Amino acid sequence: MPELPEVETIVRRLRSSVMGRRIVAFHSRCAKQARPNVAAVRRAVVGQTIAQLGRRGKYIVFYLEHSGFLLVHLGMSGRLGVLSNDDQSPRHVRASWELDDGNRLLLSDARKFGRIEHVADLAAATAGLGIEPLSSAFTAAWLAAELRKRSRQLKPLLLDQSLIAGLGNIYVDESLFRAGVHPLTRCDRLDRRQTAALHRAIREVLREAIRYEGTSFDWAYRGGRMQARLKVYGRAGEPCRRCRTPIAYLRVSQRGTHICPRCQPAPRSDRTEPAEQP
DNA sequence: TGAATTGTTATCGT
DNA sequence: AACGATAACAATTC
Repeated sequence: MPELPEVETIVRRLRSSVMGRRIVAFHSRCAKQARPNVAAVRRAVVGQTIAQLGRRGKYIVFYLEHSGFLLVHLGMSGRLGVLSNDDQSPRHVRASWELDDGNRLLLSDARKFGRIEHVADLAAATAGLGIEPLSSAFTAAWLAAELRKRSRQLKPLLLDQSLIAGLGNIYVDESLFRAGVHPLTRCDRLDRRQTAALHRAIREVLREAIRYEGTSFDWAYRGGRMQARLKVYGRAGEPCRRCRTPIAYLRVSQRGTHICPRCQPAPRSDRTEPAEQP
């Protein structure tokens, strides 16, 4: 389940081996994963040089020298890596890019939730994505203003890619814990102190996760060391690292959610959830 | 066996 | 009408 820190790590690892390389061939046997379709992607990328590799939210962005951009979204099980000629091919390869140095870039993706898309206009294609949480535009004042505009529960709001791009289930839970805020809190009910704490927590958690090259949880993403530093995610029943209270597991908008019931007290019940009417 | 996972889309209610 | 909540869906592993 690659989120912003995992995608950033992949981009950094990949950069040196794909930048300046020309794409010699493109193959995909998974028609539904390529947009607008496999043939269009092949036409657009074959013969092109990769000028730069970047990230926007959870998207990996290939800056093609003469024909727009290739966006790769890893979904929840996608892995992108360069294979040397003599390496063994991973399982579930859905797409491959043959490079002019003889190496191959592979997308392996067991669950096929990943997407490959060629676009002419990067700004237009990513217009639906919200702010980059590590950019200087993401300030406590900005967050406070956005939280005031709405009334949703905090967790689904933070997962909404159209407000903040790149947060997923792991780092939302971690951010809320570090801010000491309950995921069911209505977003317009945070006071100034809590908003500042949340803003700070999001940036600190993402920065730390990038420093430790992301969270390796299962076969879907390997190589990270952040899992050892997580405070709540995946720690249901284990003692809180701050107060020893067992970490609780609940479900918030269909997502598994981890909290410390003591460090993240439940919001006052008035108007937090829709009142139960008989 | 079912729970878990992301993002998109549809639908319903307020 | 706009917003928010909810469910379904894609597919596979453990």
